[in-house]
Amino acid sequence: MLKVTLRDNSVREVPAETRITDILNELGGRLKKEALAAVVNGVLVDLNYQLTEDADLRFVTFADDEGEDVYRHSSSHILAAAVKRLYKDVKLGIGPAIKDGFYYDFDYANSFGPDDLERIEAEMLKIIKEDLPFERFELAREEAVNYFSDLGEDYKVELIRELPAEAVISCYRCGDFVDLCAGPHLPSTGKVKAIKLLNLAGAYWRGSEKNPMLQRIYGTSFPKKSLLEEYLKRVEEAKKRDHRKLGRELDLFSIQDEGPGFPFLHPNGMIIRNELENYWREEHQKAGYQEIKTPIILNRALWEQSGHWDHYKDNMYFTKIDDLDYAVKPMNCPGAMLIYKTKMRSYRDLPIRLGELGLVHRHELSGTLHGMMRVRSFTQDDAHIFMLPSQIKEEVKKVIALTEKMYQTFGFDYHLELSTRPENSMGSDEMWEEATNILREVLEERGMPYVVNEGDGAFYGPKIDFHLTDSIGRTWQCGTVQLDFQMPSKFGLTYVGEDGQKHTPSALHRVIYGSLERFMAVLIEHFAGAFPLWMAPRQVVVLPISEKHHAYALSVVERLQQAGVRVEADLRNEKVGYKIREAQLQKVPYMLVVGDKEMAERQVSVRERSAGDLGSQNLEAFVAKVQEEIAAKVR
RNA sequence: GCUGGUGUGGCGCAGCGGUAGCGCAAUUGAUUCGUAAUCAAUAGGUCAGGGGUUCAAAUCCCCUCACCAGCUCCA
Repeated sequence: MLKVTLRDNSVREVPAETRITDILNELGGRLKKEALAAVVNGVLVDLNYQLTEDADLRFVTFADDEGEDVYRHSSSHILAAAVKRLYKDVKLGIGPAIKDGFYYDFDYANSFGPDDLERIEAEMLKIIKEDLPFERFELAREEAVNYFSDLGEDYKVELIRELPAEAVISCYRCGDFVDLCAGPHLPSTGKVKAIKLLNLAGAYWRGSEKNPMLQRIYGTSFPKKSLLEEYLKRVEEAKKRDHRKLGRELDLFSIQDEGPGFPFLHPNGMIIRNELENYWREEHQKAGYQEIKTPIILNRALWEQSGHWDHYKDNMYFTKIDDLDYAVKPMNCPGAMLIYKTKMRSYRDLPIRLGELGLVHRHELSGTLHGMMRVRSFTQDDAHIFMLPSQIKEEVKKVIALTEKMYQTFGFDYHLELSTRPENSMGSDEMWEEATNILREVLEERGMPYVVNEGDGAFYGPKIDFHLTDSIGRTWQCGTVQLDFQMPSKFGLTYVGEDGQKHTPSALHRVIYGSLERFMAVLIEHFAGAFPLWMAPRQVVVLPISEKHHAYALSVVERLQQAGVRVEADLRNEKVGYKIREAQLQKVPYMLVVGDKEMAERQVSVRERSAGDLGSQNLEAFVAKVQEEIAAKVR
């Protein structure tokens, strides 16, 4: 007999080779209905799994991350089975569960269109109705290779060949469909209650553009129809926050055919941008930074010296001046290096923190452009910190602290990534190792969780990145701290040490917003266009009830303008309801309704965009309140 | 850059072989009104650009450009 310990610590005795489903049947209840898979001694397995030793047993439902994964993974097999039934000569790529759904990659000579998706979805519903069991079986390596080569599944064969020698090669059968798969899976296709194919896209085999492009079909599935509907609704809602849509509606910016990837900032957008810059200058001054500005175009020799010519050429724009080669800067670092070099520096001067709101241009591939999130010209809130090697750690910490402080002002959620040495990079392994270790130590000392992004560092050094999330959950790199042991020596930067000798300083490149354009985009989506008072393009709008209140309305505007508030009166010949609706759609934080009553007592009737009507108050009291809220940057 | 899709007045959409409509916005007039849309009239489009098929093209075909989703790449 085997001892099985359940989650509630109760222990059951069962004969060896008992299937988990049998235990589940005995337990009955809701769990019997909802269990999708199980965790046996820490390993995720099918419900069909047979116990061979004493076990800690935990059931997994859709509410668990593992359960959701199994559910979506099985859904992707249903997708592949349907495609195999409907189309001849399709080769299978991979089909994993992903956040909010699943996909499967196919190699097929003809291309799938939207009509195909409908056909495939219909076939999937059939397969679900057939309630086919998922059956696991294992093959020896050679058998597996033969099996899948006979089927013509070249990609699967490639995968099998690369599995480690000791790996168990498992397959799952679902009706006539067999797939190489580690599992586990749902007991049968009937468990899937709601499924929908979402879209179609190309994807390179194994993520490399050197490989053939497969056709990827995305979908999602849920154990209840209502959950699927909720999900689709959520996606719809999220689309309303899209910065490209809000950018147009709130008249913040535009991108036009005349300059793909080169955004135009409209007056409203410029207000937000300026507020961001003001706040940035304020904080950087407090943190001991000095501000510089370096040219946008610099000559070829400089870019050769910096290594950009060798390592970054494909992303750069070039021009000729008097027959000499020049490049438009893709980064601000060389400029900062040149300013450092303009005079002798003493160890007593270090650290020197040179900040620059620098406009850079990069030739990004056309397919990657995305509103203001991904553009070809953007302003980095850059800074280069030159310091003694002994100051590195402290400076990295300070940068991280400043980043966290500023992000907190906006209330962002973010995650951190540590990026290590890429291919095609400069410097020795020891240098990279040392630099990477310093960054890692800072993260660990601060107890900040992070993921390692292997091989994703800059060509001159490793980096810590701050990633922010957009309205539909995609993440975008914004802040970054990059350690650089290369540029200072390439540019011959020195400082005079205590010993009277020249030494090479260490350098840190860092941005906090990342790019003002991207940061603004994230900001728009984060607040769904309802910016905190301090950033709002129009902070207050005054709404007179009829023409006889216009003069008073204008006097209210004047008073607020004096107080430094961005305010306008809506004098159009419309009802208050109409003006309110308009101001509400424009997400103006405060609306002041003024009529006979307010005019008589120098009051304003305050309406806040989310709280609604707040009643009347003295104009002076309102002015004071608004000033306070702006100064405190209340979210 | 690659794969698939889309491109019709400022915005959101309909029309999908017989030469363009709707709603909102805009303009003008009337209305002078108390917390998310007052009524009426008017104006606005070489249907992304170029080429082709046809008696006839917004509609079918080809090329280019831009955008959207994803892949690759990045702040």
